[in-house]
Amino acid sequence: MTVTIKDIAKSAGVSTATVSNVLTQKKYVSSELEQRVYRAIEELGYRPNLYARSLKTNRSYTIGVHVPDIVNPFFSTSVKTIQKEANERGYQIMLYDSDSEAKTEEQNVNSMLSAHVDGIISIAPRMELSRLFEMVEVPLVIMDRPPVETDRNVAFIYADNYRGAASVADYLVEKGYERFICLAGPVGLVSNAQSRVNGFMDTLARHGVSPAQCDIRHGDFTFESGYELMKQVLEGYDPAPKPAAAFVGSDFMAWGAMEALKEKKVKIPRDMGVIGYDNIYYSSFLYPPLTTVENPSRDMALNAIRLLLDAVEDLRSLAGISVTLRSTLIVRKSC
Amino acid sequence: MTVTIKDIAKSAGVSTATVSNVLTQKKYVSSELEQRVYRAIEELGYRPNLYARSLKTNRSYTIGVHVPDIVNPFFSTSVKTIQKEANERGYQIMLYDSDSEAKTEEQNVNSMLSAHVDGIISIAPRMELSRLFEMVEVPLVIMDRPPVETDRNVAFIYADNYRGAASVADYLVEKGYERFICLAGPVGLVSNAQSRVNGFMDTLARHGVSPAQCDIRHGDFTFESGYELMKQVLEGYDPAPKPAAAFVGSDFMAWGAMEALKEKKVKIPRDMGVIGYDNIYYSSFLYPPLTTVENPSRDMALNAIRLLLDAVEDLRSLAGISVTLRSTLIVRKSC
DNA sequence: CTGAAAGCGCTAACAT
DNA sequence: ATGTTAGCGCTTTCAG
Repeated sequence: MTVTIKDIAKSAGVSTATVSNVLTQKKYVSSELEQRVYRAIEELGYRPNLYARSLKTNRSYTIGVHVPDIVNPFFSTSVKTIQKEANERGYQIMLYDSDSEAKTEEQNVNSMLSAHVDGIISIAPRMELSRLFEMVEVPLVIMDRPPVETDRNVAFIYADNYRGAASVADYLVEKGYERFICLAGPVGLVSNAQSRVNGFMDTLARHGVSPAQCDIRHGDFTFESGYELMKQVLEGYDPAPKPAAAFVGSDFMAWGAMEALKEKKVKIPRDMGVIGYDNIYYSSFLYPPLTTVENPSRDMALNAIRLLLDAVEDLRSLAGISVTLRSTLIVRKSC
Repeated sequence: MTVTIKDIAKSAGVSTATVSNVLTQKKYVSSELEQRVYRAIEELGYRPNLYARSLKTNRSYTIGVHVPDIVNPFFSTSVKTIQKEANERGYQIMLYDSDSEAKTEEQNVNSMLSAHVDGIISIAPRMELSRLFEMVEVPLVIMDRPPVETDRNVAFIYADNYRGAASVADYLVEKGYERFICLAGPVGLVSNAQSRVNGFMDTLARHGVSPAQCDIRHGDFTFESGYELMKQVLEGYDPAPKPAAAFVGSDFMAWGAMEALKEKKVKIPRDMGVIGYDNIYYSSFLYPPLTTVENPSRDMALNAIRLLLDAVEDLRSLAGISVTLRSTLIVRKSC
């Protein structure tokens, strides 16, 4: 049947403690015995039972990762980064996809806790943070959501959406645009969407642009909503005398908006400029290649997992940590 | 500290066995005691320790899922489907991304085994199957790779790439095309790519098309390779007197090819028809919307996880099971 | 129907 | 430096 540490001990002619010691490398073992143990492990095809170890040490070497939607490249890229780094440091990841449902998210947190994960990374959580803090006692990193005050063992990794959007406004004004369209994301739910709108509008205002010069509409970050919103905008649109610039809440939405534009033969950027947000993998493939703002998923994810593992390994506390990364404009052809 | 079954027992005034019995629902317990146990659980905020349970029962209620690249929407869609169904049946998933490296894949399998997963789904494995079978003793489902003979507890879920590609050839001939281009995937590595080429070429031949009428080139399934290959093709291309049709190995490649076409002002489908393969989420958003072949990731994934969990729960053996799903043509605007 | 107790495989005092 | 052993939290015979 399954081969245990006892079998190894017997086969190598040592005690189980010695076997354990060579396995965990925490105590010195003579290389003589070490050799014998390794040979026995090899011969019998021994593989340590992580459950037994976890039961004893109260450490599982697995971390729970939550995403709203793994199909979204922003999230899958993050997960990939996390998974890779975790593996390198000897951890495994348990993946949970909430389908953007706060209720599912809460269930998932419960599952993670039952599984005794050593730590949790929650990406773009929808659920109430206070509730989340209440539930989770292990180290927790929240990614892609604005930091809030708390004395819990929680860190925030965030990209500065406000400034990212502000840089778009700066760029547009500098380029001489005088008419603006803002296709926003779901501002109630996801405050990133709100930050983007705010950064954009505030900065426009600072440049002396009146709110009347900006047509602002709300969608939900999807391709379809970008498409629909732009179709509405186009009903009364005339590129003369000067074209408008559209700042769109996400690259997916921008993509949809571009399709609506193409359908109506409105040339990009000649008749209307388009700028997205996120810089997902596909943005450079669009036609024309999309000018957008980088949402640094890889950087955020790397920060998140490193901080978390450091916390898990008691190298640091997460309390009060809040990393804000810059979100920078990437100029391509669409504006 | 952490609250255990003992605490519950004490608080409810019963034995630990009784608590366990109400938890596992395997033995009858009077509803009187049941109530008391549940109340105690509620009060003390008890959460069963899955490691202790696993150690005892040799069941972990987690399954390992391997993908070559979680960022690829074909794989992330599969993972999402698997995760959802698994959760509903009380299982969690451990995600492993090999970055398309056979070596990493093997390491991952080892990790899964150490973690004592109850079963494994390997999507599009690159590693040698015989080696994989040798390593894995738990139920195993291999998805998106052609079945091989084996008496192991292994099932295959596969989409009929050959017939999918054949239906493309049928469609093209029927539409009156007489010149063909085939931008293939990496045929050595991934035999799906080979099946697609074979299905296409064989069927063309059956329709009396000579190999000389088809310009066949090899890439690697990426956007970039589609772009490059099409650029090469275009060097000597003249749509007159009749346009050619390009069958491209994957939607990503087709996307790249379309960009090359647009750059050279070759109108799709007027000057050249384009057909992809996979029907990833984005294909309908391309311009023009891409005619392609559905690679049924959701169906495959659902089949995979259901079969696997049935096997894990000893409801069936996987040996000899091989499900082949149809891969059907989806006609949009590009051809 | 319920409780006592053994033991899953491992680690970490503690003893030698 | 190595061995002995208790016990992590749970399930599951086996008695009662």
